[in-house]
Amino acid sequence: MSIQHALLTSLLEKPSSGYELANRFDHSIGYFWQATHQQIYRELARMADAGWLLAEHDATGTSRRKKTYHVLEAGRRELARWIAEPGDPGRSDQALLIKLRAEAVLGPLGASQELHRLIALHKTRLQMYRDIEQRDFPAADMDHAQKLRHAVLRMGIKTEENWLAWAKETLPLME
Amino acid sequence: MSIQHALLTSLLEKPSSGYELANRFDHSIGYFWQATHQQIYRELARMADAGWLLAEHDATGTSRRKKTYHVLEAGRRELARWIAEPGDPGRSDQALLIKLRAEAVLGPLGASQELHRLIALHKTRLQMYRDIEQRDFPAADMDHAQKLRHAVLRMGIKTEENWLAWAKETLPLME
DNA sequence: AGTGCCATGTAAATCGTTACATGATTGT
DNA sequence: ACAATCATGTAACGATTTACATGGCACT
Repeated sequence: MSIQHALLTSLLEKPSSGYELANRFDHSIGYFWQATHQQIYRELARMADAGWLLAEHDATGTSRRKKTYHVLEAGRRELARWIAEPGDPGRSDQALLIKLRAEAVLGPLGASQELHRLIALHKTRLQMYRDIEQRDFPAADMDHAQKLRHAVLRMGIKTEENWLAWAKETLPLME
Repeated sequence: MSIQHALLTSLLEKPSSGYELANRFDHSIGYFWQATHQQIYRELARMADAGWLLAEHDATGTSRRKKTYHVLEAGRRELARWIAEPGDPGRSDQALLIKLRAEAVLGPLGASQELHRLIALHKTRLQMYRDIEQRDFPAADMDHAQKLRHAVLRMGIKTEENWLAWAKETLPLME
């Protein structure tokens, strides 16, 4: 849904062609988001239609295949709007990472509120997992099957703890 | 792709209707996988067609709406086959969790190999992130924008470290 | 009689994946 | 001349999401 915003951020960092973005997505942002080149070309075309991007045709000699996309003011506004927007739970963790990168280029625009919101959400979820752990997984007397199910829950707990530890580290960076 | 195997596992734990599964997916497995009821109904119908499931029509009085699905031998075989299968990178972390739950019901069928494979994969990825950190993010002299980009990378690093810590905890459970 | 939850489904629109296709540029 | 890589796109298919639709059952 917000592959567009990831692309906008990437283009703000450096104006590029679709091909370059497809390769760039193997680095940095691409560690969290993967996108095929068709997805990228489609979204670039749409954003150009919407007036968020300008396609600069590199007319080198006879051919003018390569297009370098630049973010226009409307694109900047859209990205700024999105940063402040709550974002749906489930994908908002990944979205926050893009929001941080976007703020690195655009300056502070409300991502810290998103961070606070997500901290509350993850604290609630962690507490819920811990309650389940206490209820369903006594320290002793677990058979093998139960230990396996416990391991699955442990992953959930550790993931939440880890996320919160990262948030604590990251919070001071955002005013 | 393997919403089917998540459903098979859930149905082995307890034969259920589509509606019950849709709600159950808000608990346990549903902490990691979310699926809409249409997805669930579609896959249940397919798996029943394929002979993996039997739909028991609860004919209470005049109406026979509710169907309780039971896993058939072919379904058990398919799940066993899938547990041993490598699984595509990207979704294989989540898949492993389902494989653990599946083995809790079916007994050991090769998930430990998957765990070893993923440990190697995560170690490689962690090393790559750490290399990037050393190359691009010196301990001192970072401006605000760079600190934000560093925070994004830190999330990647911490996620890998956390995953590996979990794997170390979990390894002894699997022969 | 009405509200809310149980229970299943169809249909349309959008998104994502895979395959196919084309041609330019760069280096050997 | 040839291969590799740069660069963009169309088409088909399948999956997912969202909206719509239906009706039973339980409780008050």
